[in-house]
Amino acid sequence: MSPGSISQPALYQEVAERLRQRIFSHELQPGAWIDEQALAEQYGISRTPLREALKVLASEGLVTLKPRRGCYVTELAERDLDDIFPLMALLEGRCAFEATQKAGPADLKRLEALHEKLERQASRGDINGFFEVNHDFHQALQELSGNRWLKQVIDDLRKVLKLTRRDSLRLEGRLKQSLEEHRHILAAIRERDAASAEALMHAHLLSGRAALAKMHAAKQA
Amino acid sequence: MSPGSISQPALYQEVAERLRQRIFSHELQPGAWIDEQALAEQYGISRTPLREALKVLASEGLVTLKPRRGCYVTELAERDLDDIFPLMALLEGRCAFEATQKAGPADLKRLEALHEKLERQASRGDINGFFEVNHDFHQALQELSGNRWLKQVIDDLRKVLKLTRRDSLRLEGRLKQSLEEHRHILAAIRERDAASAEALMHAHLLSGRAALAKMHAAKQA
DNA sequence: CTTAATAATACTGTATCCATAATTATGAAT
DNA sequence: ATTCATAATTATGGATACAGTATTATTAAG
Repeated sequence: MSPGSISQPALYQEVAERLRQRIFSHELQPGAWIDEQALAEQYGISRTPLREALKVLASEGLVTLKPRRGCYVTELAERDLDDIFPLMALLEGRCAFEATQKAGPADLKRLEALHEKLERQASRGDINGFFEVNHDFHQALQELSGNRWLKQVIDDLRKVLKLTRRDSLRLEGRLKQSLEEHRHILAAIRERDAASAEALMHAHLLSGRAALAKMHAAKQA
Repeated sequence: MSPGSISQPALYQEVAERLRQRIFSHELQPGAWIDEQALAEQYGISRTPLREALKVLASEGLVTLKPRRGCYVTELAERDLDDIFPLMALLEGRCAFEATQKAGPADLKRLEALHEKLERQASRGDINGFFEVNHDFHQALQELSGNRWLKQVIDDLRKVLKLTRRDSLRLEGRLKQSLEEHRHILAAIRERDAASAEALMHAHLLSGRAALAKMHAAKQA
């Protein structure tokens, strides 16, 4: 999975990362064709490392390789979201469970600090900031769970989810609601109630899916 | 576009599949160095598609790419197995739950048939046959679950598990025990008891881990 | 004016070649 | 004899070149 521990990353990895960012920022939109020559020229590299990077992104599910027809940014259907969110709910729920059991006093303090930050971003109405800190909080729980493979799987799925626009937080009241859910999750962890933490995290993810669905419905109308 | 003739898979995909088989069969052992030139020559191809195939295998976790130092078959530590099996237990448990709810009469019949086959392989003492049919049974449940992403994640993790030798079934009584567990799982599905199916499948996976650990302990001594 | 056939173009897939970094081998010095 | 330095070899990473196929454009026929 993560091969490069110390030595400098290979070029194809750097390219893969740059492409990921462009996909996440929707500069490269779902369904868009990826022009190998143009990108290689743009980056000042040859097609070889670029194509290797695309292979990596393909097995991450971010792009779709159609043999002899080129490479396209993956498009997620509503169906995919209906599959992925419950799966994430299951996995992140387990994370919360494990993390609650394994968190020491120092870990708890760190989580509290992260949540404080989240509160501040929310009161400031900084959507992007909130999104980032939210990510950090979930990441922290994954690390606390102590299961590297669990973390890996969640990270992979989260990358795929980033193919969709992340503006569900802009939905009226969603940010407030998300914050509230986080408060409860943290409270459960604080009280070492692993089962509750798991259930609350599970619900938190499904709640996120519901918000996204609501936006989608609104856009359709 | 004619529906019959699908575009032929690219060379790097074929190579990736051949390498997977060689890794799963342990012809390429964990920790072994992969000689690009030798393999390319052996397959009668250039290094380019071979290297692309290795990138794919690397993001599947089957090989580890050390920049400027080559490619090695991934070695799993006991720690990894301790991480992966509980995760698989969670995921396959969920699969069993969903599958139980969604299985129609025809699906049930198919599962029964698969289990029959499993019983036959067991009574015949055909370890490899048992292993294959066992795989088919789990695969059938994944498809019944109707969640493509859940199936995908399980498939990916199962590939990684295949890095370890699969001879835990050779452990005294393990085959019998595994068969017994399957009987109970199928019974729960037959009775549409999704919760039980989930719990039994969960236990089944952990039981598999225990058998592997027992073998490892025996080897150490 | 539409449609089919054919030619031109462009892009993907593969091979070959080159540069650079790493490993091994060789030799000298303590 | 052992160790360190340096040279030679080898393998990886990247660039370039080439072949084959899909797509588009063009032209001719109905």
